[in-house]
Amino acid sequence: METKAAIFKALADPTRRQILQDLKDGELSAGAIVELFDISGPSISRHLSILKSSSLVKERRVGNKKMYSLEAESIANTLGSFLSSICPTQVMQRKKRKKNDK
Amino acid sequence: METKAAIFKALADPTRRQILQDLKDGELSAGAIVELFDISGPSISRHLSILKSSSLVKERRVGNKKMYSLEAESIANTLGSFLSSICPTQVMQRKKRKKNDK
DNA sequence: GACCTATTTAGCTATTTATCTATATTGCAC
DNA sequence: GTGCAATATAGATAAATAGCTAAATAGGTC
Repeated sequence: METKAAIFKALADPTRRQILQDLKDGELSAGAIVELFDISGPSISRHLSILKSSSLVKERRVGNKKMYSLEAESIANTLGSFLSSICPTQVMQRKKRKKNDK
Repeated sequence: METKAAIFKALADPTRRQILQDLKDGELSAGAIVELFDISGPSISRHLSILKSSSLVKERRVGNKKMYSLEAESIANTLGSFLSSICPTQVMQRKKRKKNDK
């Protein structure tokens, strides 16, 4: 699916939005995320796979586990550009900074 | 439904996102919007009612017609605050201005 | 009132979605 | 290899969704 469409569909589900919020301070394993919800493991796994395929999160393997973390730029770009296309005067995108800028 | 949830669900549909884009330069009648799509009038009417009930657009009657227009602040507030809660360093909200500021 | 236009509501159908349980896979430790 | 833990896949089901056509409503003109 086109990325923008996939992102908006992914964000339509409250569980998936909550997962993104839960990841905002750093990566979490799939199991740790499951514990934050009252939903079965397979269902969370499915949500994670949707978030991953819409490039809202990324995953890395650590031994037995899979760690999930935000793709913050992808979220910011999609929502930000949609937002500024509709209401250009109300939102401002911060300039990208070079690595060395503090 | 809670406003934030309603807004994200409303934005999940590509037709509804396109309607918002079509409204960005000013109000349009329901019929004018129908003509922009290859979708029946009743379906567009349903989309408009979803957009209205999630407070993404507002409507006013003008004689025979209903004119639809953006509620840009509502969009900006919801997407903007979600965005900055997840990736606070990447988006900046513009300060609200008083009426008289140019 | 009758008639016309614009829009919405009703009723239906096909598709998608979120959830579950049960099973399979992957990786580690032994 | 066996066994265990973590995660993913398969298959089923109930609910939600977007679309259609047909009928109803609201407003204007005559």
